[in-house]
Amino acid sequence: MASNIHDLARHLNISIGTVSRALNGRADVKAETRERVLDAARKLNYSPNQSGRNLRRGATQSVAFMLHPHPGDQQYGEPFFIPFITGLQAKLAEYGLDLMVVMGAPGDYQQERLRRVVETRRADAVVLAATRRQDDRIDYLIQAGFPFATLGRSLSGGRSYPSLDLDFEKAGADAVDRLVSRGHTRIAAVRPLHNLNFGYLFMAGYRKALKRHGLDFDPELTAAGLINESGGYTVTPDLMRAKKPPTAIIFNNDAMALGGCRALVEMGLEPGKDVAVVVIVDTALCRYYSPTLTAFRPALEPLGRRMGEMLLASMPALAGPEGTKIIREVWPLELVVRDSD
Amino acid sequence: MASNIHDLARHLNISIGTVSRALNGRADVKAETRERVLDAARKLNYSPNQSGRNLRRGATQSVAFMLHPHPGDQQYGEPFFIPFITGLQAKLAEYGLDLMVVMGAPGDYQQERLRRVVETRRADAVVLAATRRQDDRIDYLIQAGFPFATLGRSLSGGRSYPSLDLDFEKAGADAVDRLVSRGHTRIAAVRPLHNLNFGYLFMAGYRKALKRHGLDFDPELTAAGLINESGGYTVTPDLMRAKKPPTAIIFNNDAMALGGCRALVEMGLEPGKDVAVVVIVDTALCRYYSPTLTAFRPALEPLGRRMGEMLLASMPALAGPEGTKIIREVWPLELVVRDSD
DNA sequence: TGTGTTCTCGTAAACGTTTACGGAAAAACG
DNA sequence: CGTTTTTCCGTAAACGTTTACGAGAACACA
Repeated sequence: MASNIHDLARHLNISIGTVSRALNGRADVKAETRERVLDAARKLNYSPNQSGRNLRRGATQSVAFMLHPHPGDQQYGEPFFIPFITGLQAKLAEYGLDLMVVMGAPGDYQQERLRRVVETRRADAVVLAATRRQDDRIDYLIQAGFPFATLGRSLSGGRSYPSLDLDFEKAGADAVDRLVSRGHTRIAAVRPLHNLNFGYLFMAGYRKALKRHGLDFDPELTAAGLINESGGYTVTPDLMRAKKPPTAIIFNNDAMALGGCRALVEMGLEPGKDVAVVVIVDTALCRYYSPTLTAFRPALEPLGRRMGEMLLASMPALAGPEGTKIIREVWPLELVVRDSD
Repeated sequence: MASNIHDLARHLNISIGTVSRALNGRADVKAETRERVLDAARKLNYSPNQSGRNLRRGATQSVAFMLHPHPGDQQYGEPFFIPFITGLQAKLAEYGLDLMVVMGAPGDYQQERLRRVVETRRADAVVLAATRRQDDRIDYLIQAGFPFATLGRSLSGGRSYPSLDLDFEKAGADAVDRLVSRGHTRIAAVRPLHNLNFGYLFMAGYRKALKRHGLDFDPELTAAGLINESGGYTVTPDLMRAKKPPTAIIFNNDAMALGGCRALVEMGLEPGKDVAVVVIVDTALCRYYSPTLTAFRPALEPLGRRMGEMLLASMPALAGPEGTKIIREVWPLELVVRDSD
C-alpha cells in the first residue's frame, strides 16, 4: 500500500539507488536487474511518491490551466474550453505531464489563484486563457520568470512569450463581407463585455471591413454583453431600438446568439428572415437552432494539442535548451454557411 | 524569488524551527517573534515550497475532481459541471484546500488517470461524477482505502461512502405526471447511453409514474443517445417513426432536447405544439429556445458547496475523527414550467 | 533561596526521492 | 598475466519542510 522505495530495495536485496535508477530508465543498470526491479514494483504495486519526487527534482511534472469566470458570468466559456483542454491534455500526456485545471473564484480574475500556483510551485508552467488587452497576469508571470503560454494575445508583455490565438480580426471582417454580399448595409456587432482581447480583434476586423465597403460605422449598432445567453438576450433589444435598426447582427459566440435570437422572437422578429445572424465562435449550438446559424468554427481540439507543443518547446527542462523558443501562431476560423443569413 | 525557510531564518537570526512554527500559527512562539517572521516573509515574499510541505506532511492539501468524457461524446457534461465545480472550489478554499480538475482521456473512463492520482498521492481525496450503475472506480477507491465522495449514486460499494445526488427518479415521475395532466398518454423518454446511474433512476421514475396512471410501457417510446445535441438529434426521428408515435417527449437534458427539437423541425413538426417537450436537467439553454422548454432545474452551485462540506466531514485529517461520518443526500430538482408542454 | 511551572526557542531527525561520486568486479586488450 | 577500460552498483548527500524532544530563561510561589 504505502510502500516506498526502501521497501522495494530491501525486498530485492539491493540499494535504493539502483532501484531508483532502474525505475527511471537510466543506462547504468544491468538489464537483468532492471527486470527484477520492474517486476517487484509491479508485484508490490509500488509507485513513486510524487511529493518526494517533486521535492528532489524541483519540478512537479504538471501544467496548470487557469479557467476562470468573468464577473457576473456564471457559465464561463466552458463549451469553448473543454475540447481545447482535451487536446492540450492529450499532448502533454505524451510527455508524461499532468494537466490540472485551476478554477478561479469569480471576481478576482484569478490573480490570487495564479499567485498561489506560482509561489507554491504547484505546476511547472501555466497556460492562460481569455487574455485581456492589458493583462496583469502576463506581467506578473514575466516578472516572476515563470514559464507560461497564452491562448489569445495581449498588449502586455510584447512578443516575449508563446501565444496561440484564433484570427478573430479576419473572422470579423469575413462576417461583414459575407453579409454585405447578401445585400446588408446596416450590420450590428455584439462583442463581449470585459476588455477581452478577442473582442477588440473582432471589432477591429468589423470596422475595417465596413470601411472597405464604404459603410459608415454607427455606434448605435454595437453593444457589449456577457458571453452567454443572457448577454445576448439583454443587449439585442437595444440594438433593434436604434434610430436605424440593423438588418443583420454579428454575435461574438453561439451562446450570445441564442439569447439574441430569443430576444428577437419576443419582439416578433424572425431570426434569419427579418434579421440575419452570423456567429463568430460556434462551439456546438449553431447547428441545432432553428434556423441553423451561419457561424465560424474553430478547431479547438487541435488548437489544444498545438498549445501543448508550444509549451513543451518553451520549457527548457523538457525540450532541452535548443528547444527553448517562443512560438506565436494565429489560427484561422472556418466559415460554415447555414440558414440564418 | 526561490527563497526558502533557511534564507528567512538566517535573515532573522533565528532557527528554521521557529520560523516554521510562526508561519503555521503554533502556540509556542512569542507574539513579537511571530510578527517579525510574518513581516520578513512578506518582505522577502517567501512562501513555503509545496513539495517540501507535502512530503513532510504526507498530504497535498488538495482535492481532485475527475471530469471525463463519455466515449464519443466530445462535449462532456461541462455546462452541468462547471457551476458545481465553482461551488465545490469555493467551499474547499474556505479550508485552505485546492481543487484540481483532472480530465481523463476519452475512452478509458478515467480508470488510468484515477489510479495515477491515487498512487502518486497527488490529492488527498477525489470526487467522482457521472457514476455508473456498477462503477469500477468506486470499487477501486474503496479497496485502496482512498478518501472520496461521489456526485451520483451507484450499486457499487453499497452505502459505505459519501454521496450526493439529484432526485432523478422523482423528476422522471413528475415529468410524466405533468404531461398526463396536460392530456398526454403516449409519452416518450430519451435517456443517456452508457449505463449511467441517473439514467436508470430517471427511467425508473418514468415507468413507475406510467404504471400509476394506468399507462402501458411501450419500448418503442424509449431511446438512448449521447448526452449532447447530436444524441437527441439522432434518436428523435426513430421515436417519431414508432407504430404509435408519442405526443410528448421527455429528454434527459437540455442539450439533447435541443438536438431533438431540431430533428422535429426537420420532420415538419413544431416542438411544443405537435409534440410536447419536457427536460429533466436544464443547465441554461431551456430559457432561450423557441418555444422555451419546460424543465427541471438543479441548484448546481449549492450542490457543489455541499459536496465540499461532505468531503471535509469525511476526511479525518481535517475534520477531526469526530467528524468522520458518511453523509448521503439526495436533492430535489425544481420544475420550471415554460411553453413547450 | 530553592523548587516547580510556564514560555520560548534551538536541534536534529524525519518524509521519499534522485544523483554525484567512487569503488569493485568484469571485460577488453596488449 | 598485467593494465586499462567498461559496467554495474552502493553510499550518502541533498531537496524544503514539520515536529518531537529537550534545554535555557523567566516567572511564580513558598
